[in-house]
Amino acid sequence: MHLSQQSRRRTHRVSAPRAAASTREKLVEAAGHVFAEHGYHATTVREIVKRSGANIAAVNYHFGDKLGLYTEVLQQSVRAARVDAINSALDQNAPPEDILRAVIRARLQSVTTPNLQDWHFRIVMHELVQPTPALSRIVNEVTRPIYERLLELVGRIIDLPPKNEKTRLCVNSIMGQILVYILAGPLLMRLWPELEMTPAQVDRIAKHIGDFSLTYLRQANPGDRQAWVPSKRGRK
Amino acid sequence: MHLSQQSRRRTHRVSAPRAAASTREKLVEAAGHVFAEHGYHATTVREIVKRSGANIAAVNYHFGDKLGLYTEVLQQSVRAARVDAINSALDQNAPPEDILRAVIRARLQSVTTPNLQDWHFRIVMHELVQPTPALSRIVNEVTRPIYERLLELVGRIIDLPPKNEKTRLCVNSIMGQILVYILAGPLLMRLWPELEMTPAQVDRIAKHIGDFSLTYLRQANPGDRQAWVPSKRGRK
DNA sequence: ATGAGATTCAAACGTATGTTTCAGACTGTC
DNA sequence: GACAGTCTGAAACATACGTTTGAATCTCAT
Repeated sequence: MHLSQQSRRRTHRVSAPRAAASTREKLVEAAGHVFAEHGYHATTVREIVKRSGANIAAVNYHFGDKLGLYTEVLQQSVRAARVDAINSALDQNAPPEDILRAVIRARLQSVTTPNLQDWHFRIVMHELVQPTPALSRIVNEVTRPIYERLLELVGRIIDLPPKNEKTRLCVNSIMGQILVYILAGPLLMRLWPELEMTPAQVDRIAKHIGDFSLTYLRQANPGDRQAWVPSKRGRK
Repeated sequence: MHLSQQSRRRTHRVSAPRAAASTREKLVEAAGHVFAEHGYHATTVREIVKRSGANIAAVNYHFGDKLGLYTEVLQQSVRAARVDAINSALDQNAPPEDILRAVIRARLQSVTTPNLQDWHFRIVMHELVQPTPALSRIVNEVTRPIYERLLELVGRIIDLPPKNEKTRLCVNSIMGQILVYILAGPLLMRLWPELEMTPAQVDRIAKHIGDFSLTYLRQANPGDRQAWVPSKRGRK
């Protein structure tokens, strides 16, 4: 019973990697959307298979059970997440401030690409609210590196060590400004109905967050200039 | 069937407001915790009644159905939320900047009172991720007023109309910085394990968010000082 | 004390869900 | 063309869930 299931799954996991748009892939694709929309518990495998056009038994055949499919979605999710875009932004050789702006934009843009993989974040959202054993490990592997690179980047701007409390608070402030558009999306849409996340609008938001944050970061650099209260004071 | 249920519910809703720790109250109390932990869908009424020590039929008797109980929890939740603290902060007669700092602190402090009603926010979190028809209305009633007062407050600081896009972006930036500690709590704790939300730490965070935000807001006032674009052009 | 309504209780009901079964279709190999 | 292995299909299964039922118990004014 369990053994046959296991053997089945393992056998089929390895095989059939060549078929175009195989049932397995269609399942993961459909499951991603459904899980992102309803979360793990509220999602039914019947809705997934209906959306993917597969048979009800396909889930258990290919992934063992519902949790197996969810785990697979999660892995592909973090693997295909916008991490590459963010990392490439972090990798580019440019002034720290420009890198920060690029990271902000890359992260924000991930909200407005519903065709690609916007549901990755919604899944992570669900996990934030109600952690599942499967994810904690994976998220840590993908989120922490970015977070620590951000610490270092911001630390370079304000001339403080990455693990300094002030550095962390600044990174949190930046992350918060971005995450509010991702996490609190449903809320924001009610508070600000006119807001439409068009690419142009996203760019404006990204620019605002950059301005908002860099204004503080620049004057927070203790070694650069001592201006604090006299924000009016023109340098140049 | 449905009618008897309705009449039952209505009858009992009005009565029995005096008994000490009535079944009804115990149900709401227990349901609050369970809903906060697992969300609406993943919560079973059997777990609620088990926790409250009531019978399985008590939920349907007192609240009609599971959604009725959830709605009741939600109403009590928003009613007892920190709205009063935030509103009193908004009401006080003080310079706009001081009011803003007080609002930030009040909102943040609501995270660190786990003994009181910490599960209110967790329920709202679940609703953010997966909106339920019952809540949208209630949240709108309690969140929108605060949001619009914030718009006006920030608008006064930067000397712009409340509904101006820039004003809204600034309010979003401030909200985001606060919400990240509430919404992304589980995530933050992994990224920054040393962080402990003691009252003193919360005060420091609130001060940081205030500094971070006001630094931008002050120089963003178009009528006050004109430094805006030049920050990019000729620094250093 | 009594009776009517309010409340609780154990048990059961109907349904939706995750899962399994097994027959059959497909695919590549000898 | 027959065969083994891989995959799909419709149906059924077992269970957990929200809900309902009807009798038992409690409350309290008369």
